[in-house]
Amino acid sequence: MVNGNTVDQLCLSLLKRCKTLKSIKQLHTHLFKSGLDSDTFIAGNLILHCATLISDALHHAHSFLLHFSNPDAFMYNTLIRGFSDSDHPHNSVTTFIHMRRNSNHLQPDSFSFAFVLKAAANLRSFNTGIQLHSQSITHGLDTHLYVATTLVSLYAECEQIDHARKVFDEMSEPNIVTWNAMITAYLRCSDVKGAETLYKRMPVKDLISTNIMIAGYMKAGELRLATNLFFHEMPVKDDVSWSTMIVGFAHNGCFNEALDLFVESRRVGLEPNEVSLTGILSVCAQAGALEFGKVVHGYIEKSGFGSIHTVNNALLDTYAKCGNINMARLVFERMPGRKTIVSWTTMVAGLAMQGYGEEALELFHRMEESGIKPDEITFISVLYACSHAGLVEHGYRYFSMMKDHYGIDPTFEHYGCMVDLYSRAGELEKARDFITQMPVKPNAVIWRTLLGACSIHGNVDLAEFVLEKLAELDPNDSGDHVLLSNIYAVAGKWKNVATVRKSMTSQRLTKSPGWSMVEVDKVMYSFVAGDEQNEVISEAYTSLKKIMLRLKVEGGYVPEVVGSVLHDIEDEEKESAVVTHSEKLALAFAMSRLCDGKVVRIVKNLRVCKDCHTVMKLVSKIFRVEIVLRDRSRFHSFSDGSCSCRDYW
DNA sequence: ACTATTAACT
Repeated sequence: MVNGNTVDQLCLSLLKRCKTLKSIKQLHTHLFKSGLDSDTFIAGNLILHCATLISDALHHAHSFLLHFSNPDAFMYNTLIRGFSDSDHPHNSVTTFIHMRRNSNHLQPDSFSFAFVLKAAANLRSFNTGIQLHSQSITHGLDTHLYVATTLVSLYAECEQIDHARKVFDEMSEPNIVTWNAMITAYLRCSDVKGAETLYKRMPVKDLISTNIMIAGYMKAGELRLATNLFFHEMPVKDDVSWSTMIVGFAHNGCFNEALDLFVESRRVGLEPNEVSLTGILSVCAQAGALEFGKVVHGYIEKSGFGSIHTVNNALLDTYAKCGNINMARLVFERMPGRKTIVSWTTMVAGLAMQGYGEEALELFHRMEESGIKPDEITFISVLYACSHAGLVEHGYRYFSMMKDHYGIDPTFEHYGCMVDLYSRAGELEKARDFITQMPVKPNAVIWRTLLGACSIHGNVDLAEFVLEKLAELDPNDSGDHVLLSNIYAVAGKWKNVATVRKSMTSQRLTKSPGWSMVEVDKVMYSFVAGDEQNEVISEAYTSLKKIMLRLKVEGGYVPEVVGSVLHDIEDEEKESAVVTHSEKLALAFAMSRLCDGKVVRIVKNLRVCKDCHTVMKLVSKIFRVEIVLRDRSRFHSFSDGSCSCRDYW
């Protein structure tokens, strides 16, 4: 006869062998038949296994606990912990409440509070946090090391720095993790000075503390300080230090610095891991650095990281964002194992960006057929696909399907896509009616979408109406005023143009500069309209002069000034620079550097203007060159005088 | 319990 302990050990080893929900259910059936599943030790370990080791077994653990006659604190805590980092942290809170209601003899302990507070932090619910905090005081656990540390993080997430600091100050012996949490709290609340003061006062620092400071300084745009004060001064750097710097540079638009640092990290012998690889691929995707991305792809193939989902998704996104849709399709189709919702959504969005609306929708249906439920982001991509392919009816149908069939409440992003859908198709009244009938108060982005459409379709009255709305919501956006001014210019209302410009000057509104980038020999060259002279810019201008001359002689090109005058520039002196929008400079530079047969790939931060669009078409024909331009809104592929957007953008 | 990573609307 076997004793209890041996049975426990046997069950544990059987549990360990279960890697899927199916296998754990089978084991559970056996345990149930032998009555062993009512043993709290075995039941507790079953829940632990489901909650922490098997990704989709949480709900199984949940229903098991609900039917269990006398769950102990360990079982509750384990489930609360499992839910806290899941997609539904709210279930953590309900489980905590359930524990308090149904089991009078059970008292929540420090584990219960630490885990449920983590859930409240993930929910960013200040209200829930306050209530849980007060309960922890009742139980005398509010100054417990783990509970208090999580409280600091919770208040940080809710951007309540004073609450966080109060918890921190009331602790008798905060450890290094608590200090780190408190520094993170200051940085999350954008108080770099506060973080620095605390960092200096830390009794002991470890690597992580400095990594936190690097992340915070990079996010705050303090690139110099992050580099010199922390990164260069660190006696030991780990992979997190490097990755933080690399993505930090990218966040600030310093793509070459990011790419260089990745090269440097390889040079000093650091082996990339899945996080640093997704990080550098994200840099390539943002920058449109296709050639660099291909080098990273080569490394991924060699090193075996190609079997990791996140790496593959990032690779897919890189090819899509760099305009190489065929490679994106290849990565997608050859993805090992099951494609995740991220893979499908990324591919739908990638196709949509190129204007392949129908193919994007087909893919969406393939996704549904494969049994993956679309989420709110998938629908943004689907609606985006409809709007960029002019599929108005389809768009409306998917919008309804999302609400009625999938029960997803539309967010501002979805409403924005719908407004964009009607706007691009020229149905401005429908767009306006859609906005006024929204069940929530439209935000500035929604109105701005309509304003953009007014500009394209030259609707002065509606534009004035929209600007009144925008004046209430976000009066200081210079882009809106520029747009209105453009609309007046096209309509020939020069007096109004002057009025808008004058009011912009008096309000000191300056336009965010337009820039374009182009990759030559794995280096990104960026161009800003009206930028200072240097060798690269002179080269670009010289090349551009020759190009424009041929366009005028051979293509009958006439510069289109009206409507573009205020697109990239802010003052009178620069008005002459209208023919040198940054994308033209980037194109000219690339034409002078790239060998024949190569594709010119340009990335621009704003929408391309009509004149530049015309120039690109002509250049593609006269110089027999293929140009791929990614602007703020989509891809334009120019070839033999026409564009893939069919002039619909 | 604290740090780094992938998908979308202007």
